[in-house]
Amino acid sequence: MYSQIAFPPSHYADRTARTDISKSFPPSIIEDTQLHQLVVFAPNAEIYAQGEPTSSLYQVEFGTVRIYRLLADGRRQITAFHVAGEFFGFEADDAHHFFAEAVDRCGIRICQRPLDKGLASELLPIALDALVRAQKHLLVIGRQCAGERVAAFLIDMMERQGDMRHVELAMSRTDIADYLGLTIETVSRAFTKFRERGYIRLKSARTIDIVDVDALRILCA
Amino acid sequence: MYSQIAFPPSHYADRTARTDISKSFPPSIIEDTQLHQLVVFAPNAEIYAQGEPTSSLYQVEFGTVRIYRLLADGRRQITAFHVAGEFFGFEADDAHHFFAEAVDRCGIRICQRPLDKGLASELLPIALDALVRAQKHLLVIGRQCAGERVAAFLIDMMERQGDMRHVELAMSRTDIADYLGLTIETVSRAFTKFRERGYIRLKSARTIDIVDVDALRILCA
DNA sequence: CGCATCTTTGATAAGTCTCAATAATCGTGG
DNA sequence: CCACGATTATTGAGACTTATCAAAGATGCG
Repeated sequence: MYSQIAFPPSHYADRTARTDISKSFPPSIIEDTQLHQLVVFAPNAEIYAQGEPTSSLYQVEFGTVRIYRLLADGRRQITAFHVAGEFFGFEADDAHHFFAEAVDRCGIRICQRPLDKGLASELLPIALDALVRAQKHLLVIGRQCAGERVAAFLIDMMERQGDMRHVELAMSRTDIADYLGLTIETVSRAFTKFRERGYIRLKSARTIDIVDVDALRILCA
Repeated sequence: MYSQIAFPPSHYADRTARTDISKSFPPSIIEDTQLHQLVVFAPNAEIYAQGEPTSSLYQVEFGTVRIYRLLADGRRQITAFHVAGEFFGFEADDAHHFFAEAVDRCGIRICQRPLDKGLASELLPIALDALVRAQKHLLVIGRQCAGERVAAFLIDMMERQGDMRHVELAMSRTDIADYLGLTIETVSRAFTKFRERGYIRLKSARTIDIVDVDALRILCA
């Protein structure tokens, strides 16, 4: 009798292992005052690791950051990408619950302000916004099929870049797959399908012209 | 040529439609002061709807609450369950982004405190905790298979009920499925598998004895 | 006790993953 | 500037997991 219920796959480590940062340069500190540092990270450099003590609030100056968690066997879920202007890295207790890495070369403002009531009231709307984003992403991952997920991702990136006719993706197909709970092959096939249907044009794998925004919007409901 | 990429299914409305609350009783107000109301909701009663103006902070006194979002075709994703003591319903802007419903009969303390700096510093850790929970759930839904998801759900419910040998589930298989991004059939088969393997005993569909916690823990990594 | 609802089980279909190979791109050094 | 190797992306075929459809069984409420 075949029960139809699968149990954990043997391993995934080859496909979604944590980025090897051995080749990346150490971050360089550009500015340094009592409360602020502007630090530049090379592509794939680690900003902080899960379990590290929380010390700071981070703000993206330029570039893109990925926040993720891992399973013991190497399966990875990227929970968020952050772009210029956005905050991340604040936690309720004294240890980071996630990893943060630079996707491309990026500048991060690291802020050491003590968590007083003033900061709390500034942080609360940011935290609530992050919560809404995460919960909306749960709907995408939990209830939408591959094509819908990729469409939702493209729409989101377009809106964050403020241009509904063109998108520049900082991240690889692997990052997109780990953000959407898919494999790189499935993500790639969705892009191909969009191209075949005339929704997008791929100037290169990461440089995309949007031909039919409405089609993408309808797709992700 | 078959592209391997699926597009949205025709409809799901029959399976995961929003709960029909036409039969439920109006909520009854038990206590009422300037800042506090204790309101009792019947099973499946709506606490607030997506789009409604936010007015309050909610705390569960007893019972279980589900928070969810819908797609246009009725697909539903439950983003969180809340049990006694937990807060929910605070939002960054002036409209609710989600629906909240009573799973079983439950008492909700509705609080009208103005959002000042004092409240913000109380709320921030709660919001951050909710954010961490949502992001951890993203990993479960995005990267774990059916058996792992159900195991993770059981472990979570056990820990929240403070008893590692027994769980009482307030919610139906439909709710569990919509929380885990599965179908009720798949959830049911996972329970059956756990029973066959001797991990759990089902006294009824919602009354569960845990025989082998470690097996469940290992399963969800 | 009976009916509606919820849950389980089975058979089949559909969607995504896996494995494999090819193609394109990027960075580096000649 | 081109050649080369390494990385990244695309495409194809087949396997596997979960969804769908259908029906039977259990549970709970009036």
